[in-house]
Amino acid sequence: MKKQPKIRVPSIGQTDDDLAALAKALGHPARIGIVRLLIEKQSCIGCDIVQEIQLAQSTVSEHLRILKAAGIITGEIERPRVCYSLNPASLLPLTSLLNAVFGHGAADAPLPLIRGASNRAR
Amino acid sequence: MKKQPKIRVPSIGQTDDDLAALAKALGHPARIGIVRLLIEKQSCIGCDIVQEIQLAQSTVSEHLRILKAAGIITGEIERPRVCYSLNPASLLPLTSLLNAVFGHGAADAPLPLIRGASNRAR
DNA sequence: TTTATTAATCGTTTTTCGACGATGTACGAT
DNA sequence: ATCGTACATCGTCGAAAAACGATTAATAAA
Repeated sequence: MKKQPKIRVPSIGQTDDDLAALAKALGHPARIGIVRLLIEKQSCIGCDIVQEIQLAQSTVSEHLRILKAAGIITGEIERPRVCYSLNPASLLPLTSLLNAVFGHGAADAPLPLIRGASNRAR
Repeated sequence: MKKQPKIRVPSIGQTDDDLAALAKALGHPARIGIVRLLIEKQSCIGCDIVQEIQLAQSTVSEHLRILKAAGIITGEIERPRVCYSLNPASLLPLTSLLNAVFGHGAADAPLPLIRGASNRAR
């Protein structure tokens, strides 16, 4: 009834929907916990996640699914189990937005300037 | 029934709950849109937000409330209307997490290293 | 004082989430 | 072939989120 095409879409990717989806995927303590876990144990992790996050296996599986769907993590199958790892690149859009908030770069520049990474050479 | 105190709380602030709450507040297209709007029009904005975001006034008001509750924006009353602005500091925890994902700093260091801001002096 | 403007709040309805147990699947081991 | 392990998927249920219209509050302007 009130659905417009997508107003305010920035230069490259990063629609509001994209950004929101990304943030939403991080919008749960359990999922933040999983991300933290994957930061610590650099390498991937299997079912230990279920151990760490105090929730039922099916619930954790669901959270992993959500993170995977958002592209934040990847799951490599190593049969009987699955090895999860972070996919940092997926979070660049969010980083962009935050940079913009802090006054650096533009609100829609997909710049990877996290630190000492001068995009746009020179 | 399955409620532990808060496992995995990092050094300073930033519990998983805190981070999640922050991300959650950003987890909606309309709210991302509002943040973008506030980035562009540096200065604060009044009811124009309702104009930009194509949603009912009451709905937008609710989104503003959520962002305010998360500390992401502030609303200064300028009677008949209200002037909203971003509160960048509130997003530092998220920035921290992202930095950690990208391999910089620790997962729990509330460091403001967005760019050329060497925390921990060289 | 009346009217217009701008927001917040309330009540309702619909949709989406989160969590769980149970069940299913796909191996590797025995 | 049977069993055990590691996950994914399904169905359910209660809780929370999203969206609206209507109402109310608080002024500024007329």
